[in-house]
Amino acid sequence: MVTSKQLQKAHSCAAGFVLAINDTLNVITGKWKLPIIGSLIYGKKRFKELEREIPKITPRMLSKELKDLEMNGIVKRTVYDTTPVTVEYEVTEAGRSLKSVLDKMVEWGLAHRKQVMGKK
Amino acid sequence: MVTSKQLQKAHSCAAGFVLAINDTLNVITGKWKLPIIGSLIYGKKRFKELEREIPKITPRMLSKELKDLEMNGIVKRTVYDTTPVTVEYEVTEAGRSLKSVLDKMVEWGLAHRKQVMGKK
DNA sequence: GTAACTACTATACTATAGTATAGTGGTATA
DNA sequence: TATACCACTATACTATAGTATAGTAGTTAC
Repeated sequence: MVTSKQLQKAHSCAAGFVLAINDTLNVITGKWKLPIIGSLIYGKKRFKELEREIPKITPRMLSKELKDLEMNGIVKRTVYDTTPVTVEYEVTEAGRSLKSVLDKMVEWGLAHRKQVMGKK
Repeated sequence: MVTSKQLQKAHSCAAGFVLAINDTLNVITGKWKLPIIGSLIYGKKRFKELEREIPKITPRMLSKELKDLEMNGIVKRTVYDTTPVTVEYEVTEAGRSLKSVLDKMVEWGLAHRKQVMGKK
């Protein structure tokens, strides 16, 4: 038998899970987050290199998404005092730790793609 | 040394990963998807029960998100030929298989919440 | 007959996400 | 001096996601 206290506990627990999941989702949702992470996984890159490597991205979106990723500790931005300035982006340890999450998502996505109807 | 062929392979591979990850993301993104799944995990529910259980959701959004989830094979809708009709929603096996993905996301979210700045 | 319940749908709106296009300030090269 | 590269920013727009509010068709209870 399920008591109302148990249900309450289950619900507040589920709510906490939802918060934690949303923290994770906020980090990787955004049309260009995964392509950027994917591109930086192979090594440090400069702004223009990313712009050239990621087809169709605009500098505005690249800048915005990099800022989000930096704010969330996924990417580190380093400015070198050269002339002209060089700016390099690289994934952090926290960024690399996303791999286990992404791996699970790849796994599930591949296994269930047939059933999944993309939002056309 | 990294050849251009290897890079090409790595890139097309990464692109495939991005597609698979997006398939997974499409299933769980949407403001009310997780609360709905979370609510149904504890057992079948009727439309009105979900509406009462999920604070602030409107029938329009509940209906839309349930349709998305049904389309993606996460939730099953059953109509019982009673008078008046009874409609029940439940998570499918595919829905339950999301658990391993969600668990990883909870884990990462909890571990990195400090660094993550919610989009205020 | 009227009030209330179920399972929604319709219409109109606001807010957020993403795009298109142009421009800035500094530097280097021809 | 004129052109081009780097690392962006500004402005204005479109598209998608989500909200607010009301209403529908069928049924049951008073």
